Amino acid sequence: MNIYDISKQSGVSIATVSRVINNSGYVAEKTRKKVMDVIEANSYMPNVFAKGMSTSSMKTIGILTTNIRDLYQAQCVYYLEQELKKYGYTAMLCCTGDELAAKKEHVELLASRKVDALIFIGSHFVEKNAKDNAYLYGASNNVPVFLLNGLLRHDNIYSILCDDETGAYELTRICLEKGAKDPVFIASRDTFSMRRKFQGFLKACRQYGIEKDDSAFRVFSEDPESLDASYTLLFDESAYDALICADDEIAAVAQRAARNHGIRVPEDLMVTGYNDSVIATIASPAITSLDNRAQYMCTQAVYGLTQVLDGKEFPEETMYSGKVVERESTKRT
Amino acid sequence: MNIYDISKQSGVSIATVSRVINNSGYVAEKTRKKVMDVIEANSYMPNVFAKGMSTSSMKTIGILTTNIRDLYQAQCVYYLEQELKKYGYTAMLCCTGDELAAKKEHVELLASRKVDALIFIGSHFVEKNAKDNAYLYGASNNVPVFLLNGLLRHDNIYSILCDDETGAYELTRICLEKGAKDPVFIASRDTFSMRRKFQGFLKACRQYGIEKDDSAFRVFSEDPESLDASYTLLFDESAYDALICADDEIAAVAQRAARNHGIRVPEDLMVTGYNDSVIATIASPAITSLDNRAQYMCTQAVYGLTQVLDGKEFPEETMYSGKVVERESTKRT
DNA sequence: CTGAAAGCGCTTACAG
DNA sequence: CTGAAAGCGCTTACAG
Repeated sequence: MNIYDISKQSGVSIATVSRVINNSGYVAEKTRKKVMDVIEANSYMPNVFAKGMSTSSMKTIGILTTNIRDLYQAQCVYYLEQELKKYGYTAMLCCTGDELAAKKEHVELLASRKVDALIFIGSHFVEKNAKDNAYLYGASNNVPVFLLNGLLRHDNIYSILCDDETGAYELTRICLEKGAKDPVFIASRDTFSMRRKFQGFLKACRQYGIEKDDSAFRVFSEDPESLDASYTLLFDESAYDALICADDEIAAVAQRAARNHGIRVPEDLMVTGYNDSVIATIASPAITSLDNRAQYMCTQAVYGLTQVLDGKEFPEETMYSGKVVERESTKRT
Repeated sequence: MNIYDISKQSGVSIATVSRVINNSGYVAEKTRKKVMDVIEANSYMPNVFAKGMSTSSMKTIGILTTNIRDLYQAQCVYYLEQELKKYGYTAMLCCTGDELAAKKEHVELLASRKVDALIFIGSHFVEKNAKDNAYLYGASNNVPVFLLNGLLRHDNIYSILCDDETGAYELTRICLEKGAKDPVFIASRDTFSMRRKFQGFLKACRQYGIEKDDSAFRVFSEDPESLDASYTLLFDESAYDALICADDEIAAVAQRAARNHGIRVPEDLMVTGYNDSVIATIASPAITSLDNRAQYMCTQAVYGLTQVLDGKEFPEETMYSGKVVERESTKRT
């Protein structure tokens, strides 16, 4: 069943059938109804490939994530897909991992699939070495690029991100206000976004007259074996009384490591996470975290995308504030 | 840049260019090289739409998940995407939610996008009411359907699943062997797959001479507010000494509820999860769980899919065994 | 308001 | 081993 069949059965030309399908141009109400009836009777669906061939679009958006198993990234994919379908778009998903080469390959793959736009989830795509971001600029030459939780200034690249510096600042401030004197910052990777959080951490420390430098930025791998050793070293090194963690998972693991070392949370040690995921809720004690409003971010991205694809304006940069969610891990009375 | 440009620049017909691109038919080595050089010099990529139009395929697979935010489902998506790209396929992702109507819509959406096959993640797609599975049968008329953790007998539907009955049986047996006398089974939904786990639970109980009936099957909603009340009721009702939970998340929450009621895990109450996710590892005490080998399942599914799309044989049903991972939540000495 | 016709960029029998 | 040509199923100026 194709447009010719519909044309024959309804006694009009294929041009007219096309017009009623796409609601384009003028079609007499009578004609439209006649055609619609035939279409419905046959539950006809236009062939996407043919349509794509003439319009150069299949209404498909490429979503790139370094790791969909990460709760935060999965959440973003969820919200993005949710929004995209409202506008008739379909999501093509790529999990790239952290290797630059793989990221490039996936961008090319999606380009070859002729997606209408690209959405990158997470700061993991913005490389520390500025030159390594060329692949993003390259991508933006073909299609609009949306960067979630990342910031890059370039034509056709749109960045939408939570103000993580302020977020981390507030989490740190809460601990300091409750009496912590010696906080430390823990991340699993050294990225642009982590550095921004660390800036917030430093700012709060400065404000409370606590001297901290780059040595307070710790990168602990996610490998479970080396992790134990890392924490042993950390706790031996100094009696830290607050762990500002770059995400909830790190916080949960850190909290457990502390307990294994006989350190009580929050009595001896306060712990904060980031992203406000289920892990923060489920952990015990439940972990104070920062809700960075992933849903808002994703909704904005998809809205922006429809605007840009419509040839309308959209700000190149959107930064919005997150929200602290206090829980037991920082409750000290 | 299209196939005509390549044809002109290399001085051969478009038919020959097409043959070298697709490695089809006979092409003289000399000709092939000449054409390849031109293709690479221009970094030419065939237009997918045109290709799709003539071959009726874009090498795209539809993946359906009810909820990508669920750790287990996210994990499956990860492994599936990983495998699919090895074979040159791209993943189109749909998050359907639990409503039957939405599931149907998404199946149609993917059909309209002309995907080559459909992969359904999780038993959430196999409805309890047999009639409601018609949409799956319908889908299988157009493309091969792969059902992960679900079982449905129908032409062009391939089921791949872990033996959850035995899995739940073994988890229950561990608790009983360690002295539990009064276990109860907790799920968040009443699905086909949950029922299979429950059968395993009952089997273990019978074997240990413990009488249990349908009243031992509890469905607790995921809504945090009603949840607290549910657990209060549960713990008031009887001094259960083992909670066999249908997944790790439920187990983690149950464990916390127990602690809030002054019940110690594992001393007073043993707890088991399912899926062996990070949550089981991170929880404290760490939770005994069942590794249902999601990666194996996904690898099999993608392999099966390539076989079927190649016109080869693949078993309609594959059931494999899971693996118990014992942790602190059942450690009683 | 409607239709004839060109064009989108491939693949694939078929002929040679 | 290679090429001419039909065909895939749409959209969209253009003419009327």
